Amino acid sequence: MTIGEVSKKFNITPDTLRYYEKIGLIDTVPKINRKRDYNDENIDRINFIICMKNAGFQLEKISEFLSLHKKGNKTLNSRLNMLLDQKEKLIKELKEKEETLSYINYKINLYKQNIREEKL
Amino acid sequence: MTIGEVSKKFNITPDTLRYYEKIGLIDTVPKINRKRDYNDENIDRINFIICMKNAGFQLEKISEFLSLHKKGNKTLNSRLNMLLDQKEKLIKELKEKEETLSYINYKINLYKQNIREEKL
DNA sequence: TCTTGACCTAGAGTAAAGTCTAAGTGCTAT
DNA sequence: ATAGCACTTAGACTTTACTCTAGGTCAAGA
Repeated sequence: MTIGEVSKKFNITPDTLRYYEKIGLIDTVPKINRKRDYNDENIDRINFIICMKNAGFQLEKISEFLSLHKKGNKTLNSRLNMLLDQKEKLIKELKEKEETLSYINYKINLYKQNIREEKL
Repeated sequence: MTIGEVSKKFNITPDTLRYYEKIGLIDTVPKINRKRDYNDENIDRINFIICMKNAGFQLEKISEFLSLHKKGNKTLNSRLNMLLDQKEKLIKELKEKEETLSYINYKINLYKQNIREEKL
């Protein structure tokens, strides 16, 4: 897959893909005619990165996670702990977002009321 | 209230408080002996800023909102629209976070299983 | 053949939101 | 009266995650 195709598939810019490679988040992508030709392993990796990012992981944490992964099964526990940590954070964020949603809803109702009264 | 007290109350650094004032997000805070002495209005504002930030508003959007507020009732509708926009975004984010939480949970289970099998 | 379009590199620049530094002021407790 | 602590300023620096620039390569279609 060319960088353009990957870029479309995941909806991220080619610049970002090259950047991920530069910082070592994606392994060096094989090239054909000096142009990147992403293989399945590369694609899986990108998919994983995007999921982790959505989960709120910073790129450096993802990097750390992948380094542990490379070290094999002896790092299973550390990796599990990273995931459990992040899960806690996610749950906390979810709660906060929910609270904020009620706050916004409350505000919206106040505004609607004010606007109604303005019109009287 | 001194900057130190406000800082503790909201769990943000004095630097951040001064920064918000510098960029005009908080009105100039009155001073006693050249030191900031936050009044109720200041405190309310800070509270509002933090809520909006949690809702995912960028500081510039909050600034925009506050400017509209200063222009009075004729901006009620614009402000309501900003809130409605942000509500949509929040709901979208909530959904995404929920999806990611299930992904993380799935990963966690895989890891737990692997670790169990390692031990056999 | 020439141009167009996608790709390449190294490295500089950007945006958002702080965070830190250096140098100074001024109450308070010993 | 002197040390220590909280505060002050202007302005430089930091972090994260890109994003852009300039200058170059290469295959394919008109």
